Amino acid sequence: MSVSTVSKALNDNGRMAADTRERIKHLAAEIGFRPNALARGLLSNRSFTVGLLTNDTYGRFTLPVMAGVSEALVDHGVSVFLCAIEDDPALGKIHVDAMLDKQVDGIIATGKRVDRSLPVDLAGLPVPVVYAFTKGEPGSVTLTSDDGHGARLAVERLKKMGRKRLLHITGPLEFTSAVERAEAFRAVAGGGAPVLHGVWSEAWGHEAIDRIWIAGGERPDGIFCGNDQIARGVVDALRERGVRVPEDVSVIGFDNWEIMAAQTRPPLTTVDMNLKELGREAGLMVLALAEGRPIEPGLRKLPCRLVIRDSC
Amino acid sequence: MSVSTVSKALNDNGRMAADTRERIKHLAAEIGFRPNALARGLLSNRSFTVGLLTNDTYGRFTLPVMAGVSEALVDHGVSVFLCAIEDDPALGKIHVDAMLDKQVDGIIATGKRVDRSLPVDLAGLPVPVVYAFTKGEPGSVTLTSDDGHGARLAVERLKKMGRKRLLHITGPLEFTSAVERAEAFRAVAGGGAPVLHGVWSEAWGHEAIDRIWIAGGERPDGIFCGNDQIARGVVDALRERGVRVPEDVSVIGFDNWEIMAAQTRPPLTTVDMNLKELGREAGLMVLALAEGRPIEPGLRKLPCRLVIRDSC
DNA sequence: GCGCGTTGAGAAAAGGTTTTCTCACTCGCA
DNA sequence: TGCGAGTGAGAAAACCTTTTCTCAACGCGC
Repeated sequence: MSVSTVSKALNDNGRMAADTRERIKHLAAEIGFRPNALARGLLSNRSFTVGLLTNDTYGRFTLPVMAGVSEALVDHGVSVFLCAIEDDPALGKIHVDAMLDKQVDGIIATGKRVDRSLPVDLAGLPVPVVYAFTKGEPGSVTLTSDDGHGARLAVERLKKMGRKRLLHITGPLEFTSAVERAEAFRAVAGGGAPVLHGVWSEAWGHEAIDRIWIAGGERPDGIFCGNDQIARGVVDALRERGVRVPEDVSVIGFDNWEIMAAQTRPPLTTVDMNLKELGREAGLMVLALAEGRPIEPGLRKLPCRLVIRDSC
Repeated sequence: MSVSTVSKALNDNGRMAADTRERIKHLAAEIGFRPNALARGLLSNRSFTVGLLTNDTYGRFTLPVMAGVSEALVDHGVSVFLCAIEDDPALGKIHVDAMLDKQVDGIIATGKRVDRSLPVDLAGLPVPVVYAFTKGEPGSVTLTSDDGHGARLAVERLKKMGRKRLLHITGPLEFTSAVERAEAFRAVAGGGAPVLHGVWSEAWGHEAIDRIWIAGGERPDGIFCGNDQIARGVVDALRERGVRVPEDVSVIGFDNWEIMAAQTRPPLTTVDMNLKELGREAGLMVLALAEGRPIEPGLRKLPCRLVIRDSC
């Protein structure tokens, strides 16, 4: 029984008697034969491996993205190298070099904010690169969540609940996502609707509410928050002031960060960016590129989804 | 210039004229030559790759462990496959098979609780396995945090702050970590010190405080919580009742889950399980095993660390 | 001057798989 | 019976490195 015959049998390749093929397959299964992926990759120039590069070590963004990538690729026999590079260019280079040495079929770059690049240059690499939830090179394949869409979903929901005096409390102006969400908020809520920019923290949500209630002007009855942490601060501050959520004021957050949104009292209605889906798409795209199938370059924005809980 | 000469030059192997070696190295650097790790692995039977298996997709435990593993191994040129298998045995088998096909040098299993195994059998694999923060087979190499030690650190701190009436609010009795922490709590605080078991949530922390304050018996002045979520619920409930933290009551949490502990008002003093360090150790151990260096099997418990913030 | 020892470089094999090519055998048809 | 077509199986090359072995040349000492 020659090596080549076995190989052909197992891969349904070449001409051979059906029973020989069956016999070989049966025997192979019996002794638990597993082809060596290294040898296979050496020949085919495919390692069935992709690298996932992130600077969001502890973040809640990368994790769902990773899960999606892994889920999409496992069906194609592709495994994922995870490389957390913090914000260290040297570490980034080391990891990219290691991935190239290991002949990854492609690289997916992801991060913690969509308007910053990773601290490592991925242009001109000999393998395809897809950017997911991080800033890509011009002319690259990039996937992002559609922040404007998410914000519109939220504001439309507030209006549908009959809320008239809408307010947006969000993060710093340096963040593109804050700006895009705020623009969509104004577009739907009306140009005069107030927007408060601060930091992405619970404390800021608290402070914003304190400020408004102390100022004593017109008080909002519908608040759209830039993320779930701010929303939590808002909800807590309202409760402490005796304002009922959602009876007196409806609140909607952003991120659907489960552990935060579900533990808030009441649980938060919030916008989910579908990051897992984003990861899945990114995985399929890098796979397509690796297999030589063309992917139109450019920025793709994936729609968001409103998760209804009790705060609105 | 033959292939073998180049190989020897680049690996500082074999006999050759020093200037030839230098010239080759220089040239190689110039054209950016990088040896193919697949071919190298085929020959050496080392892929410089390890698999990290986890069922804690979204968890805060796996992430620091991963970071530690990756950090320890990158120095040795080893990359990490991350495989999130949820609790699906079929998915687990697929990922393990994929890792074996890719000739990983070893596997690290990790998870979300130390007293449950992954839904996949890793015994009898042809590669070394290290268990980190998950239950290992008998006779395996297993690393865990020392819950008892962490609890002692916390209680000793409470006592040092002059607290006399200590209380422990923690998770369900089915969790070994809850039991071990409770035992250590009783050992240091005194056998009669009360322990309340509930679930691992903010709501439970809240409820426990409500219950005690309503009951109207002796009230605690030092509370050690089983995790940071419970601690947060406790701190919030105390504040809502007008009890000052840390002036009237000191509170200590467990996990040092940054985003939760730091955002609590006041920020939580809490026990850190040093999971990153645990991951680093696991990485070095699996590497040692892969290289044939022996590692004494058995359960190793790594010490915890108290992170002082404002709540105590 | 010759031989031996040393030094430097290249040839060859090995690692496991896939693919193409070749060859032998069989069967059918003339 | 002989020839051609078709079928099945194996041989060989290729992928890229590393390592061991071989061989040639040179220098030094006797």
